[in-house]
Amino acid sequence: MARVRQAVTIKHVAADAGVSLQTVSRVINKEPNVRPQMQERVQASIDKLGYVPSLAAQRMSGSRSYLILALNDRERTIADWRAREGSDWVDQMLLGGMLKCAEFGYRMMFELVDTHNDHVERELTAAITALQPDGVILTPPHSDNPLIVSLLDKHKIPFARIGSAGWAVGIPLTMGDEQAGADATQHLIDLGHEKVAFISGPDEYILSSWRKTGWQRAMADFGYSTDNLLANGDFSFESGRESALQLLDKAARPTAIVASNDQMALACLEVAREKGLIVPDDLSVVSFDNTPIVALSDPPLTAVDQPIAETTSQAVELIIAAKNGNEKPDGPIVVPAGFVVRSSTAPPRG
Amino acid sequence: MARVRQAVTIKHVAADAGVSLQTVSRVINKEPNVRPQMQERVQASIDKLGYVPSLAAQRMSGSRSYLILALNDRERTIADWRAREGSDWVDQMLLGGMLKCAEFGYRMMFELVDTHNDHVERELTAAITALQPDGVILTPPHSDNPLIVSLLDKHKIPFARIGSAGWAVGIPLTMGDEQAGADATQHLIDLGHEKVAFISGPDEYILSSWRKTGWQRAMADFGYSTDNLLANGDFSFESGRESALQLLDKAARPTAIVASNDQMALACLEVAREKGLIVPDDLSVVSFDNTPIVALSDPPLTAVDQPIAETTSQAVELIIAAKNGNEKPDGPIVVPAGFVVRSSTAPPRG
DNA sequence: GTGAAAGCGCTAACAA
DNA sequence: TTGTTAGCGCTTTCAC
Repeated sequence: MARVRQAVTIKHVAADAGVSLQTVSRVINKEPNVRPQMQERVQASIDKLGYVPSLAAQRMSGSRSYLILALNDRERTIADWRAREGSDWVDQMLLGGMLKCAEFGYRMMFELVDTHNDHVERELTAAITALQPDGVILTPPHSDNPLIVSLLDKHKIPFARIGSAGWAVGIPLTMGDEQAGADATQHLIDLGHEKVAFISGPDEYILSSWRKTGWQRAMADFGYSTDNLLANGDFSFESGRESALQLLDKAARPTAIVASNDQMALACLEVAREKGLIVPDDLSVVSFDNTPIVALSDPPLTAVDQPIAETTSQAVELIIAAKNGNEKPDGPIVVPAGFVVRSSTAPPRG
Repeated sequence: MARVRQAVTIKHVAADAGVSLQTVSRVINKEPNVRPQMQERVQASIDKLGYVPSLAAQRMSGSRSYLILALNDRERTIADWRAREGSDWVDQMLLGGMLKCAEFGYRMMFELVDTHNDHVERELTAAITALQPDGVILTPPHSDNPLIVSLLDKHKIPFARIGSAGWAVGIPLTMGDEQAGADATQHLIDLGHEKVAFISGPDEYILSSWRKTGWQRAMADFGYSTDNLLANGDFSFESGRESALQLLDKAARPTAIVASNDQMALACLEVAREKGLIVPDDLSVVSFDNTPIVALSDPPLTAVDQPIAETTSQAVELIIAAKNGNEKPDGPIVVPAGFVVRSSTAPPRG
């Protein structure tokens, strides 16, 4: 396969415009110290010849790569894709990330990295060395993985940490998980519920504890006890089932449940059905995430809506700003979650 | 932001192993004409130093970029992402494409390109010039866009055409749409249906006509007429509603409908409900696509399952083979669709 | 089978 | 403000 070398290079443009390579380079990179007249002449040649700089060459010569790397957990992401359970986390990241990247002439690359594996370091170093990205976006649970975080810091690559509040290095962004947990609980309390149970996510995700704290805070604000109202899940449907069974088998069962993600909320629905409990009359259920499927469950779930696209978009913007030498924000960026009321919540019966 | 130049380069490895750059390069690229003993020595140094070649440098020096570009329709993809209707087409492409790429040391980049716009050419050229991908994967409707196809051909970049049978240039792959259309129809006929209606997709997608042909063939095989049983949709929910209304308002209404995608099938369910028709007793519905949401509809939809991941995976493999100088296959590759029976199909009442 | 030299397309640093 | 020079890290010649 004969490699077709770049058709139009900076040389062609320089020749066409009758200037040096450097001047063309300056125009491409919108550098100052170019007379408007020159800049116009060069731009005209660029347009005429349809010149586009080669990313590889730009990278090689020590400039930027115009690449931002989004890193997700390999195991969970592949499992989600295979299961086809309708999680659109990756899609929303791409939506927010790619569009924002495009605004700045950047591209977004998506990669999967193991969390648990002992060769995270090698794997990540390889990706960074091969790609030389200008920035990296970390998602949970990577965002708080000390190995990954310190590696990125060492490489001096600007990086965003979605779902983290770690302030020492990188740029943390959260979706206001604690407040969202409190809001969900408050919504149920407003409806008249006093026994609001909570199914947590795995400890590996820091946001699991934030969501739980939000629930506890809201309950405490109203003087309601949380005794026997907490079950520990791990985001899987099965753990949601177990948690629901555990909560609903009690003599004084809760009248409402907040589940830390969609699959566990759907599991609650299933268990309720098995037990002959009508949702929302006998049991209200609130879910975290608001992936597409929860609007189609029976009944459709009231849910906390995670602004993934918007958060990713801001992450890109902050990374590029950091790359341009701007200060990073004063504290963690919070992109507040939304709340969508559907039919799975109602006042408690009686 | 100080750029940290590559830590370990080919030079370091060469020095460490006491050989020339050339020999290291040969080892990296698994070229012949290296004594096993040399190769081992060099490999040891590579491992010791944790050397990873820079993609940019490899590309620069005329070798490959190890990048495969997957191109989707911008408008539709963004609309799907925004709508959050649970289509996981992109995810399945990434699943199949990224994993297969990784096997060969390649990476997959995902890009959006306008179909209708008159600057497709400029946009695509820019992407190709900037990225210099070793191959491109086209999806419908790009796969049959003459501008895109000829541009890629001109650039001598190996490219796969998913959902196309165009044999002149590129590597076409289909998911056996005609057969799938026939299978879906046959399933209904086997249940006892004679009046099986069909809602087509837009003409812009060639596979729309294939699916329709499959339906017509199956009906013809049994001597059933298709008169007044065809409605033209455009893959949107709204067009599905209109088509369903048109079909079900007839005096002698069909007892079953095959819809060319999920949204239109869901629309059929909604219209049936409005008309007081019980699915599947009064009306059977089969959907194309089998995205996650159709398992959660009421009732869950019987559906043709598109093997998107597998098709993308094969596309990657064929592109890399082509890049390596292998012949392309004798004819279009067919990755046959599956069929999932759920609760939306049953024998006709009475 | 191995090495030396040239150059890919671009930008940093310096000179004019 | 503009141009010149020297690489970036790698692979391609082409010698040896």
